[in-house]
Amino acid sequence: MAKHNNLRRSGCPLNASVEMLGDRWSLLIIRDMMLRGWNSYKQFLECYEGIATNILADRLKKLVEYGIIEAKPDSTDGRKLVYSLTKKGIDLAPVLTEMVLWASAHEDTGNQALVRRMRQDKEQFLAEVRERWAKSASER
Amino acid sequence: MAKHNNLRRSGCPLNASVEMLGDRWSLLIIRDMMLRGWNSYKQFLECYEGIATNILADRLKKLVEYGIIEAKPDSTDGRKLVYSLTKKGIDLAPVLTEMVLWASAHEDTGNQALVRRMRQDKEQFLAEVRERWAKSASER
DNA sequence: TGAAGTCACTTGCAAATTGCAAGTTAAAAG
DNA sequence: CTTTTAACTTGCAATTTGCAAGTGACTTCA
Repeated sequence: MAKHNNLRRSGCPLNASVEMLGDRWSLLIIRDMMLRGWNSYKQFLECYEGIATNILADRLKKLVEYGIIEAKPDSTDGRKLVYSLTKKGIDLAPVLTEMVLWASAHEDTGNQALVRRMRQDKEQFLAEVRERWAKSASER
Repeated sequence: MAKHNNLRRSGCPLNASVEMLGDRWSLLIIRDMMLRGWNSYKQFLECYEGIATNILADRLKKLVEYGIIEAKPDSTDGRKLVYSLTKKGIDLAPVLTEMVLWASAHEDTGNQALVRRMRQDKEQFLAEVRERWAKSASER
């Protein structure tokens, strides 16, 4: 249980989420880790929306501070850092899922294959995401 | 189905959500409407987190543009505007719920009464929110 | 082994956004 | 009428963002 409460605008849990995730990039980084399996700075820089390198560095730092992701040096390449979602990070799967379902229901968006899977069986989809994460976590 | 696609960074539905809601205030305004039944500029200004008046005006304008809320003149007081959630707006209930549950599971937050209700029976909670909205919509 | 990448960042700076305080305008209340 | 109130708008300083151009510690390849 992180206690950044003293710095927070209020104790409301929604406000806590908004203060950690309420910007234009954090959730997209988490998406790329959760759904595409990306795990390096270089990969994140290639995200379709085009994040700037200084913003990426800042968001990664903050996500680590919040305990949502963690960074470990690559065992075979000394230059590389391998980023991964923590339990707290993978627990964002339902949030991302609801955001995707909401937007796809009300806006004209792409990636209908993903949306169809989520809509058809939300719990099944979440189980798969968690399973994949547990598997990759055991490899670390 | 709104089509702001031409202006969007990508067609990803998560990105669409982030572009509409990814800031430090929009979801808090929606929370105050959805859970506290607030509906006027003056009430929103009183939100515990302390939104600035110009930011509030800007966010309300954008939320109207996105079709998430709408504004109607008050029938008995010509100064007043009554804001309300549209269908698209009330459909954010699952998103807010998951964000509240995530933060309360991983951070030290308040409003445990709300959290307990959400945790105990999520679908029941959502049904109540929708019911209340449908009722207030029929009064308009 | 030494030159040429690569990876994960920093730095500098202009532009946009935010936050605070102080108006403004139209309508309602006293 | 005069004063309040509701919903904004304006001005301005401070913070944040976005782009371009480094930097320094590895790794790769001739």
